[in-house]
Amino acid sequence: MNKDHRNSVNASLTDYCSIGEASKRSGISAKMIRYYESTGLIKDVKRTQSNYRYYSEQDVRQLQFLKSARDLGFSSEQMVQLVTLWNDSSRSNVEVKKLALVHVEEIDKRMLELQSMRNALMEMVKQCHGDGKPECPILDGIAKR
Amino acid sequence: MNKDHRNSVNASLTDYCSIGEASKRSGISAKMIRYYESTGLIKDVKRTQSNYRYYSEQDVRQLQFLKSARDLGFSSEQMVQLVTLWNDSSRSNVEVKKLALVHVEEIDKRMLELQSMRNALMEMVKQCHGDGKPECPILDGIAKR
DNA sequence: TCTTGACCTTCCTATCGTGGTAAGGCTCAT
DNA sequence: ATGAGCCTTACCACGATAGGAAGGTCAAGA
Repeated sequence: MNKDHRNSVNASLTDYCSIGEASKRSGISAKMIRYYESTGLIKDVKRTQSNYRYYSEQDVRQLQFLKSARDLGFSSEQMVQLVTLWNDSSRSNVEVKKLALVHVEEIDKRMLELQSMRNALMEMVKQCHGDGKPECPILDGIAKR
Repeated sequence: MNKDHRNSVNASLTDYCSIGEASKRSGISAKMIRYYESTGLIKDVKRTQSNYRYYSEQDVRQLQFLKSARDLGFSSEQMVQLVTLWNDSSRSNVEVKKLALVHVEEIDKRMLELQSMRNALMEMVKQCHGDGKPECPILDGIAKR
């Protein structure tokens, strides 16, 4: 496996890899890795002589961390804070917990919004016969606000 | 009330109003009304001699309908279909119901995503003592994917 | 009649996260 | 040496919304 050794920046530096390989290993597209770099979410990474970015094992772990945080719905701003805490060995888990709970509250808020949309929609759907006639409690329901 | 009679386009045409008044009555910002027009979601509206847009009662009702659809989470594309059905007196309520149910499914999908994020987060939060130490099952949980 | 202020117009910019594409450079295997 | 497949930067796009600048219009009040 890993036949495509072009992805290793240098055969003697097997713990460094190109952006393509870092992308595969982290699940973040190369595009997004560059974007994260441009916005400061991740630091500018080292470059080869030919200006190629290359990533250490730790860099890749950080990308994996970010992927996972993104999958959990954290915003870029929150990811900055999370990764800062992650890299700070003298952090307090109180901070982390607070961050997580703030995010849970955001999720709850979004779920409530969705739930109320769903309830309103289903209420109207229930009243709609769906018998092919033009009469439609759904359209009426939307129209009457 | 409605002291600002400048919002009526013409004193003798009280059933027509400017974009500002249409905005107030529909709850859609003037900005968005122009945007909807530019994207074709609503038709180009009539203009006064001085190039001001003016809206009939029916136009305003359509804006209210769109506001309501937007609040229910429909996308612009879905709103096009909804408003087309609304304006079609020979529509079939089957179409409308289908549209509504597709949207409900989208909502369900988003809720499931949020729910799974929430579950994962709360699982980690539960394990975090939050005692001020650096040890943190939340960060560990994110890191280990 | 003139001024004033609140409206209106168009056009441009930004957001957020992501994808695409083009033009060009680098590296490696054949 | 050639070509495949990476890499680079620099653009444009999306969807829905907001902000601002520069300039035109309108009605009220002095």
